[in-house]
Amino acid sequence: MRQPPDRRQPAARPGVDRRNGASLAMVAARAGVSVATASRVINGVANKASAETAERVRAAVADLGYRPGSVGRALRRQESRIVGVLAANLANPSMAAIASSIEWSLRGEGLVMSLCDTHERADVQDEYIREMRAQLVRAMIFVGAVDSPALDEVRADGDTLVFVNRPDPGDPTSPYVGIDNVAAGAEIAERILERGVRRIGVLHASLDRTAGHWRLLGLFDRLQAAGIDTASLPRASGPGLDHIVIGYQGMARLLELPVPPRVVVCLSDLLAYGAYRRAREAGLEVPGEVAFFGFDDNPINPWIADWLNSVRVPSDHYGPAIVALLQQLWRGERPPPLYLTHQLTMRSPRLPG
Amino acid sequence: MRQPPDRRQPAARPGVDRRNGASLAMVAARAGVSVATASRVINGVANKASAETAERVRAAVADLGYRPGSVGRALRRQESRIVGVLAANLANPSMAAIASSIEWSLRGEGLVMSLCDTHERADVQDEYIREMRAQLVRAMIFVGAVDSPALDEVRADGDTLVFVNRPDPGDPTSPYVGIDNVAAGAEIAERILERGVRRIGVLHASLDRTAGHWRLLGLFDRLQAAGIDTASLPRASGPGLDHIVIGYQGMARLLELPVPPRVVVCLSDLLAYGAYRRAREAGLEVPGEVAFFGFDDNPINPWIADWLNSVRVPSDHYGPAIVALLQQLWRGERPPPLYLTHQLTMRSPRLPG
DNA sequence: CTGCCAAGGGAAATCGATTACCCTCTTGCG
DNA sequence: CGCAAGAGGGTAATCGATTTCCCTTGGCAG
Repeated sequence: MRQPPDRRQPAARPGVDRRNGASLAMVAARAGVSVATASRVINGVANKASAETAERVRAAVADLGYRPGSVGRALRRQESRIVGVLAANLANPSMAAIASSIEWSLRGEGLVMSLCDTHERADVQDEYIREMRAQLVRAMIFVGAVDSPALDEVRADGDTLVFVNRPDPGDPTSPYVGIDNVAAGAEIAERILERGVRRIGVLHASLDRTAGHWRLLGLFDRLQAAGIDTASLPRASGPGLDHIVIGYQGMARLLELPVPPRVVVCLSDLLAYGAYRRAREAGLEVPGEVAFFGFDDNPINPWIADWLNSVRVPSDHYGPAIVALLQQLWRGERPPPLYLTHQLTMRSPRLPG
Repeated sequence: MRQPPDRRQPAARPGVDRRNGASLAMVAARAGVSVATASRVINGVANKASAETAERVRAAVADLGYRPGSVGRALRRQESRIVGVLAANLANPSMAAIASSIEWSLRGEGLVMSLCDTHERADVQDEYIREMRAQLVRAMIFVGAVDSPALDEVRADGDTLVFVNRPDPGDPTSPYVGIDNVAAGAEIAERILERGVRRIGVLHASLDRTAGHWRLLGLFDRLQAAGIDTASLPRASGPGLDHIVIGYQGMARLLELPVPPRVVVCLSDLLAYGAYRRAREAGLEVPGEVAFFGFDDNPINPWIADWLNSVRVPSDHYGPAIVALLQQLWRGERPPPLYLTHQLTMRSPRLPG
């Protein structure tokens, strides 16, 4: 970590001249005990040191400002204190917020987060999975996983995996934390139906195994139950990861229809932002002439996007929920999917149409 | 990493029964060479293996799907492939975007990001600094550092440190990457002055050694040069980290003044969002009756906040710039501050007042 | 023919912490 | 009194990869 790497001259005596603070050997030497005893005191192994010895070791630790090196420990235990978090798209503020929540909760457990952005690409995800494995991570958390060979490997090997917001594409029974996307979609349908609106449109990005897929399922199921032919509802989408642009372009297509929708359900807030812009450019009043529904409920919505009805994803609850799930997994349990409570905030309760 | 930790029964033969894929010993055995030779082939040490031997080793690597374990390597080299990124506040989308850019660039170098959120707290930052050190990180990148004892230690020890967007609070000559906040502040002043506006207000969060401090400096310097008494300009601030709320409350106070400002300079976009909301609640037209300036230029601004003039911080350029700086530092150079180009986007060119 | 150097490659030390195994005392109990 | 159990603590193996010494062989110049 220092600038002149200079590894030519290893330290003669144990730990002396170490760059990285004190080593266990130094602590042991200072306390006049063996490294074994020092290690046991530090790790609180009972019946292995007299009160007086333990005190000497603790004093040495304090004097030297010793902190156990994570690397040596990880090598011996074949397990580090790192938890890998693989997010599909950090540019999405919703995923960033979840990552932040995870980080904070892991810290409370003495764990460290290593954060990766897979950009929704299987090859990148695989590269990261292998690297996390090489780091002997204690668990891997996928905030939006994609199907990939290495994912199959680690699943088969019994590694501790948690899938957030998007179920394991390869095994629906894998541990899951997130909102109930199907129920949330149905809830939007409910709000629309009870207001009698029928000119409904949908905007989405890729639906391939994403949360959007389930959101749409819930929405359509409920609409269909009310006698609406969902197959004929106008929909628009687009390629890429930039939801805002997809929303803008998709809305443009919806507006070209002979009978444009009056209520547009966007499967993410970002899509709604882009769509909003397009609607305004078309001279439409929002939410007077066209209203929007979104998902995630970005915290800025109440401040500068009060036209957007959105399903609040409780980012802050993800970290604690995931940590709780991890602990169950480490105890050997096989916990059921953990659904966090979402809430649909109606900022424009009166819908046009 | 697996569920039954079960370390009681160590593998009898080297690497057999390993949970984590192949080890170097297995590769060496399969290729019929020593681990030393295998290691040298894998690391491309010249003149240490015949072409034929090298080929056998590479074949064994491919057969076994071997990947070097990062932990063993880190222990031996006293340096891991991890780079610690300590961000002051991940809830700020601007910092999250920078972290994302850093992550992507580090990946290009075969490095891994470990991301921490210090919440602007010295004690949390210290805890993370020590943990990163225990991980033998190759460098630490501070996206908004606060003054703290452990920071002084690592600086004194010559660890590789990079300060992003906020200079090292303890040593202004430490490596820096970010926009020129002073110049950006001055640029806003320039735009305001050339339109003849004099009823100027300022909203900011804590200024203590933050980027805001320098932004304000540049703004005031330029205003003062134009004969404006900056000391008497209305300003508002508030405690905490939630810039939106601070902006909302601060704007409330500005609007209570006998002569409320017509142009409000917010030292971050989030402050402007909160202030916008308050202005609208007061029945003011934005930007007709009161206009706003912000910093960071959140990517959503052009879509749903077209009333906001903002200084674009080129998040995407941070990663490459930081990696370039790191490489200079690792070569032993002492690079000067690296200023990224910012750009003030005027979305409401006509200012009220 | 001798000495030297380079190429090729192996044995073993090393990084730091954990832990199995062993040894030595006490102490308590039959 | 004898002996088992447990407290207290040291020695050394171990995790996986890197790297320092070595050793051997050939080739080539002197």
